[in-house]
Amino acid sequence: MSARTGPTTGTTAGPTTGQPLSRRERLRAETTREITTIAMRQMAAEGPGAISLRGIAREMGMTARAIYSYFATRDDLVTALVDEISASLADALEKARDAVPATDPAGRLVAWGLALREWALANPEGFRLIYGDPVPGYTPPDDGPAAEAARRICCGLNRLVAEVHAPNTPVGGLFDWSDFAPSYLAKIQADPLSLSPSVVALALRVWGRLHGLVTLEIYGHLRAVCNDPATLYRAEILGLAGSPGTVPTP
Amino acid sequence: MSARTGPTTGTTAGPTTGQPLSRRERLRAETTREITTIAMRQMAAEGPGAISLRGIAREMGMTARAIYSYFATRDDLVTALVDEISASLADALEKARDAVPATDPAGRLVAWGLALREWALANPEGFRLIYGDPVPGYTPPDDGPAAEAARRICCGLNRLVAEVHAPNTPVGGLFDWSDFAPSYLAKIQADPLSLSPSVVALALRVWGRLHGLVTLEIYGHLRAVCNDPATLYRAEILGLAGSPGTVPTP
DNA sequence: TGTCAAAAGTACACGGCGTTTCCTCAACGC
DNA sequence: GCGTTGAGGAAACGCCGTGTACTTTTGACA
Repeated sequence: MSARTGPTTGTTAGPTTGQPLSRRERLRAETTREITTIAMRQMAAEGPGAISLRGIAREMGMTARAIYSYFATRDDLVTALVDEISASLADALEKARDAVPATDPAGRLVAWGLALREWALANPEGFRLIYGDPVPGYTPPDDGPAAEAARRICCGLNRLVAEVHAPNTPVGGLFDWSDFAPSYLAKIQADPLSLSPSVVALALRVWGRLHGLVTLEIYGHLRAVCNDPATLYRAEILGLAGSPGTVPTP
Repeated sequence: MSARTGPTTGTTAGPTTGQPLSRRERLRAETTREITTIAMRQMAAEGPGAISLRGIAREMGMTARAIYSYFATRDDLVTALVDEISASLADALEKARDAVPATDPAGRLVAWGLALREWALANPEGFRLIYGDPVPGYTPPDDGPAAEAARRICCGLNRLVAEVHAPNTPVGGLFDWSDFAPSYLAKIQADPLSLSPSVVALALRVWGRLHGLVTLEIYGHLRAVCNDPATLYRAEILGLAGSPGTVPTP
């Protein structure tokens, strides 16, 4: 029912047939694009909480009502933004990783980590939208493109860490498969590369390290302290690519 | 001028003399306390963005106007909350640290780190208020009790890291005093313990590691993955207390 | 070219928020 | 006791937001 009466969720393209887009559908896609673009700009300017259908409509020179032809509710719009931004992050990370030949696993991990910070600095509000406080009153769906992107990011890091560190690497603390969430295990074990619990735990710790410095920087807590967060971050990430957790001596 | 005409900022106590509080001032202090308590509860229930004078007044069975006798604007109320929460965190960290004898520097660092996570889990919305997205439309003052608490936290960690690791410990990356913000240096160098740039950089990296895992957990990104974040966190923190960045083998 | 459905405009209901103005009233200090 | 002071209520102002009937325009297609 909703698929017929309600507006589409924006990026779901085209008619049921596989024909090329008609003029109408092209216009629709363009307008949808414009809406999300402006929403991104609003978010970048005043934070995720500032996303509002009325504000977008004002900036587009349209009536608020018009937006409802494209997104049934504000939450649908936010979901579309989260989906797009999440995919953008996952793409950026995979692209950076793949720019380093597979014969250099440590280099791939370093590239992945550096790309995380660079993406976050280039899209600070996107980073906040994904990892920070959600928009007030918004509850994300627990599946959909955003969840898929989160899976790509998580599993991607798992593989990188697994390739850098030998299986059964001691990582401090004893971990068992039962330490992880079942739904996560299902995704992990679909991965062709066999992972050990220790490596998965290490990957989470690596994620935490990178996420911590990036978060501190994005939220401005490093700015008051450190002139050059990049050097700090690089020191941390180079430590990760060596033996597990070890900081190489200069 | 404002000190006479405007309402007080809440916790500034008493008359100019040192006399015991009068009945009026006692009632005032109690009401102020009730306001901040309810604000905390509101924040805990629906996030920092949900703090509203009207909501507090509703819950207190008063009109919105009454609040203005205690806090001139909503931002003043938020500032009072941030100040209180920041001090609470700094207190908790120092208390945990001091519960371990000074002869065990590594143990003190571990206690500090564990206390950080425990405080955050006990006060998740307080953690968000300090380290996450600020309340929409709120800009914190760059001095005051909150800044002082931030200084206590940062410098406290510096000292702990310095005590655990020998001076001039290689930490990966070459750091110089010029890599840090001048205002931060002024505070650091007032510290009796002499610190090296490398140690300060290492302390920031340690902060990032702890902050990363805690943030991921508080914002729910670890929950979908890991059954037992405590074990993960403990593994990370025990690694910190050993040689710099090294993960001890089990 | 005419019919139909989608898109967009108009107007509005409903609620929230911070803040202010005016006024009442009880408590305090003398 | 009594003027003064501060706490607090009532109501309003102005702004913002989401979402909803109803109506007009406009593109698609026969």
